[in-house]
Amino acid sequence: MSVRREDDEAAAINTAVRLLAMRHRARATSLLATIGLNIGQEVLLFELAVRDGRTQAQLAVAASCEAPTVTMAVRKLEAAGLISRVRSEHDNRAVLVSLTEAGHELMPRLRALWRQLASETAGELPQADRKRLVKLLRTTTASLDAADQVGATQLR
Amino acid sequence: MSVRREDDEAAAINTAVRLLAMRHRARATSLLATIGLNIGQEVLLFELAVRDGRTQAQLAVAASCEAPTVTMAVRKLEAAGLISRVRSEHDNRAVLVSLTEAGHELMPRLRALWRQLASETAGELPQADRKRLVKLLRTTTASLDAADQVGATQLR
DNA sequence: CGCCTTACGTTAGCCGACTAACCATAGCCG
DNA sequence: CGGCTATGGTTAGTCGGCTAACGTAAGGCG
Repeated sequence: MSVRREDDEAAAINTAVRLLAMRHRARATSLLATIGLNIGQEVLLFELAVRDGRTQAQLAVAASCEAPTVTMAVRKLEAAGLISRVRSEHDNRAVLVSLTEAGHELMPRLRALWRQLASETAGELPQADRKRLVKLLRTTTASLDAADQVGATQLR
Repeated sequence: MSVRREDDEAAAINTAVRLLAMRHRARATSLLATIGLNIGQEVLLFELAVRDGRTQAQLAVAASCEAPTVTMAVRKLEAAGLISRVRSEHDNRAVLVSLTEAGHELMPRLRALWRQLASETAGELPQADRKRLVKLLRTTTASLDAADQVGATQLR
């Protein structure tokens, strides 16, 4: 049997990440559904609540997703009356996205849901562990980013 | 401004989970592509390597995903010649899935990729932190499971 | 024995995310 | 000024995962 000890460690890490990802997303989906939102849209709303009137390109990097994803999400949010899109005056290509009144009014409920999700995720942990968790998640994410960077450059 | 301190904590947790999930999946996708696998298939291969000849239903719970997902993954793995499907003798509904010779031969490379992914994820962490990370990931996952359970029962 | 329920697998359809390709505009630079 | 490159956004198409609904087989129970 060619299964080494490192294989078990690797499996433990990778599947732990995968399972948390699935559960967290699933739970987020079902919570967001209660206020009529689809997953993916909440990120844009939170970003707009921080700074309004940004371009879709800016939102894409802020949400760290791709342009087409923003296009679709923004389209649905607009259809739901939560955001408005206006062409930029200075740049005829760009469109500035802003929260509507309804969008602003939805934020408190969205924030409550987000608190609930975080609590369901890490609420049982002592506060020190919660800080540790966030820290570990961020360092691993950064580590993967770096690996992806070199992985991508090697293809050139 | 109705943004409380807990909102920041919630956002920190939720987005940290979301970002790690995205990066990990993205990196896994690109690594698996180098041996001609799509993401999702590797879980089944690992499961079959542990115990061969299981039904799709068993694989679904082992991989903790839904039956239709297994149907599609298994179909593609069979098309790729990595697994074989035979009807169970004792139960005419069930189909037993097993690794083919080619499937077995692929495992070492798959394990190597999985070690690399784990290393790119948590390789820079001291070993104590790696253990902590896995532990935290599992407890949060379990916590979400419990929350989802009550969330689902409340709908009845 | 025959029915009714449960379990296995597939199909159909949806959704979010991605890449690749495209169009239009901006902006730079010869 | 004119063209070239870079940028913003959309479209088309792919993929994995899910739910809902279906057909079929198994199995319990009256």
